[in-house]
Amino acid sequence: MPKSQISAAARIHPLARAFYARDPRRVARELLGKILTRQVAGGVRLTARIVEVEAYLGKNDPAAHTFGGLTARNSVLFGPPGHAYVYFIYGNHYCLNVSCEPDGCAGGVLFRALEPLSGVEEMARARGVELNGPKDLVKLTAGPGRLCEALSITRSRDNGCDLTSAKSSLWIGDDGTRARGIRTTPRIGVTKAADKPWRYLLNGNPFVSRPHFK
DNA sequence: ATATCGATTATCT
DNA sequence: GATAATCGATATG
Repeated sequence: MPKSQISAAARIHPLARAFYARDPRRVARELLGKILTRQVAGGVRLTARIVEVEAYLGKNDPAAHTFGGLTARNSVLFGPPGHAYVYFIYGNHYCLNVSCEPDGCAGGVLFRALEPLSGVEEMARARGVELNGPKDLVKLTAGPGRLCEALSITRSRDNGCDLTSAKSSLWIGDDGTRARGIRTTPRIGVTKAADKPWRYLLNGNPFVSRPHFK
């Protein structure tokens, strides 16, 4: 195989801001198969493929954190697209979103599950998980709270982070992989607008948080 | 395999 | 003072 193809497949390039300046449902669908990268101290790079996301609309979506308007917590979602919105939930967990739509509009996409690609040992340490076999890998990043813990994502560290720059410690890139078998279901854990099918996942991927949805 | 429940706190009413 | 875009443990079939 030509050398150029090898390096092309390995190279991850950041998604441009324009990618996020659209309807969150479109962004969510197209984020499947992309790569979330966490650069940690010591030059270690943690990477994981996005396999499950949910869209939250900037308008007319009662399940969205922005439904009631601008607050201190949700202000990043009202800002320019491509930035991290991190919130704390249930007294225990952080969840990661990326802001969508143009500046002033408040849509976003929640990251629900990732497939670990590199830095698995670091993720296991952050999660407090002992790795004894391939089956333990799903405990690392299958779930919005879990993936944040695996990548050490917190509100104080990462809220507002620019996810379009490879210079950021957290950013999103494309390695050329084409997502296949996209499925939609209602969103998990929401009590309002529970009928809207705005959860997107890679059908059959073992790292999805809830593969068997009723 | 599915159901239920407790933990724990930032945020908003 | 109530709620929440969750997780892990426990119970039961």
